[in-house]
Amino acid sequence: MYSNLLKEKNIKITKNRILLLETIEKLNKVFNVDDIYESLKNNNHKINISTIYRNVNTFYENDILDKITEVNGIIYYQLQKETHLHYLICTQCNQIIPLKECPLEEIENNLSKKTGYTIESHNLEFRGICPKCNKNKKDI
Amino acid sequence: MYSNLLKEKNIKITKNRILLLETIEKLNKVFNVDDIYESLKNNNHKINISTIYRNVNTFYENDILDKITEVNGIIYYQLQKETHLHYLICTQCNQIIPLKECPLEEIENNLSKKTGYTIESHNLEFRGICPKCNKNKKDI
DNA sequence: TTACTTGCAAATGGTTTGCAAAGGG
DNA sequence: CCCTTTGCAAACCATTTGCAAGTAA
Repeated sequence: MYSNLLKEKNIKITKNRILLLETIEKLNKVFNVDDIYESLKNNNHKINISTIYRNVNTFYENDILDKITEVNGIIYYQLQKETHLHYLICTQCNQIIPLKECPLEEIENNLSKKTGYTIESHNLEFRGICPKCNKNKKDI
Repeated sequence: MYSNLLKEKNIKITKNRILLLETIEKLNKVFNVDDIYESLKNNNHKINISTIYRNVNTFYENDILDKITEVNGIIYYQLQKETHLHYLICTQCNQIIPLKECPLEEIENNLSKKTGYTIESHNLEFRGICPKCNKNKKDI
């Protein structure tokens, strides 16, 4: 029940917000605003795209979503999980798949000491060509 | 002499391109198109901003520049160096400082085996608040 | 000469915003 | 009821593009 989550965060409960969170859950992947928009359209729901933008921002500001990366001017998000993840991004089709490993905590601590930064987050992305795109390339 | 570099890469040598590369060298940091534009303006040079965009792309496509990251819809570049770098980005002022450590080659190899991806690059960013912005925050 | 580059102005496209109407508590 | 959210249309802004004139080789 997402209404509990919203109440917890002091965000007013609306049909749109519930529907948006359910859609994001169903997507079950790193997504952008257009992914939500298309998914809603396919299920015969109409939410204005600016409403989606506003709420994705609200969710982000309230730690419900993580901002994963920007690729070609498009911002990608994911439902915030307890598990800390990194990503592998195909430079051909922009498929984004999450990884498990994170050997960076120690490096992060040292970095904070050396630079005086308060480290808030880190972002590790690998870019390459996925097996499918590799195959397509050879076919050309 | 940047004309040699351009010749090497089969890019036509123009005054603008030389000037752009010199400006980038003088900047000596991770930069965006506007950084170049402002630096030129301060030195009483006029190059149209679309020319800068076009040439930054040309340099990028010819491995003269690396694309470092996108922050708030703005693309950041750096002169391609032999040394592989990662970055620390202030979430308040967007200052970007390069790091030295890269413990990721081994992880990258394993990843390639597991996923079938041809890994082309990786990108490790730490985000946090720099000492200066930390101070400003307290002053408010 | 001949193709590539440049400046200018307009278009593009993801994202944001102002405003009036609708909805939540 | 008051304040927030929503839909709509327009604005925003970094970046791209079409075109005519200029320039490198």
